[in-house]
Amino acid sequence: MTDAAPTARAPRLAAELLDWYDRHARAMPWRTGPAARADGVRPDPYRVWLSEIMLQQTTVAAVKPYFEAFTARWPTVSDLAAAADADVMAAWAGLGYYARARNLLKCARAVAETHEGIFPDSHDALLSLPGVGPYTAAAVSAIAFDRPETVVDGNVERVMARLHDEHTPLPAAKPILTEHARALTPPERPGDYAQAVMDLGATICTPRNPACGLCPWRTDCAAWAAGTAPELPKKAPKKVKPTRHGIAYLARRVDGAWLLETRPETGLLGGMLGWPGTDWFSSDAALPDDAPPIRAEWRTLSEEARHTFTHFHLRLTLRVALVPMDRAPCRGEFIPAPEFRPADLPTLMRKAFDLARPR
DNA sequence: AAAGCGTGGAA
DNA sequence: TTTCCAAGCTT
Repeated sequence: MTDAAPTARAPRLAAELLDWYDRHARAMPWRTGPAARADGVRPDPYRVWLSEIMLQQTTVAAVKPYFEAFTARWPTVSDLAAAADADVMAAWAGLGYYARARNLLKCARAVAETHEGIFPDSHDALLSLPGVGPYTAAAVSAIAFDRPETVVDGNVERVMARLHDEHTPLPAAKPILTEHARALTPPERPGDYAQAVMDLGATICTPRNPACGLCPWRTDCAAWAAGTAPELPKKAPKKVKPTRHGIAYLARRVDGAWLLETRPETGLLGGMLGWPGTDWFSSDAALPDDAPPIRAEWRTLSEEARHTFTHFHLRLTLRVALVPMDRAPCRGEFIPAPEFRPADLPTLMRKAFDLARPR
């Protein structure tokens, strides 16, 4: 009977969590309300997919305004597929992980062209789309189509590690935690269940100071019994971030136009607008050679732009110049003042602009 | 398979 | 100020 007991409790745990979810589900722009759900109304797969892409490694609070803006401007996947690349990248500016925006467009165009604008409902078909990995494929299949797929995001990893008091550090523990999650996924209301586990992790079973007293799974939780919940999941130690240095050139033409360039498709801030500049080098090296994009009288600002990326800190020296009308740049192109919106820039480049703009 | 890839809020 | 972290995917 060593196997029967833990297996038999799965339906009860799922039912208890769904009951909790029915009472505590948070309203979100991409969710269908309880009343509509009771009538069998499924959420729009396009909105589910869009929200899931935006939510990758990104907080709900950060996503909300972007989700509203995207769905207002591009109400269907076919609308998005027809959008200009630069418009989508500009609309994504500030949200981060810009490969998501590039893949978002690729995916929208794939759905529009090869699926006639209809999102596939199977995990495997979804998985083949650009920017859709195991988590997102399961999430869209479960939430939009109510298929019994198991979602495993950071929340679920944490909840499962605690429920089973699993001390193996991530990412090695991932297969174990995935299997635990799969064993709990119910055949009924899998879409609600998927969102319920993630909501539990986001609001009760939080990384720090978990609210175990409010948890519907408390009496079944091995980490609660052992007192180890706050220290789980274990994670591999992080590496220290090095600091890099570089130079950015902010040229303003006398008519107010700014000299910008679109960065290469791949790599950091790929496909985004940015100020021309040098590569960024590790701090022990001297500042790179001066390489201005246009002949002008360049002045170095006293303040650097500081920014931290996922794996390094950056200190960017800013050089500014006011250039006459009849002079051609060797890099980038001038964007007329009426067309230039600082909000279209990724955050690093916007920080640089805020320091360099005339005041 | 390990590393690359953003950002802002919380502690 | 620094660290940690949030509904991961790609190469």
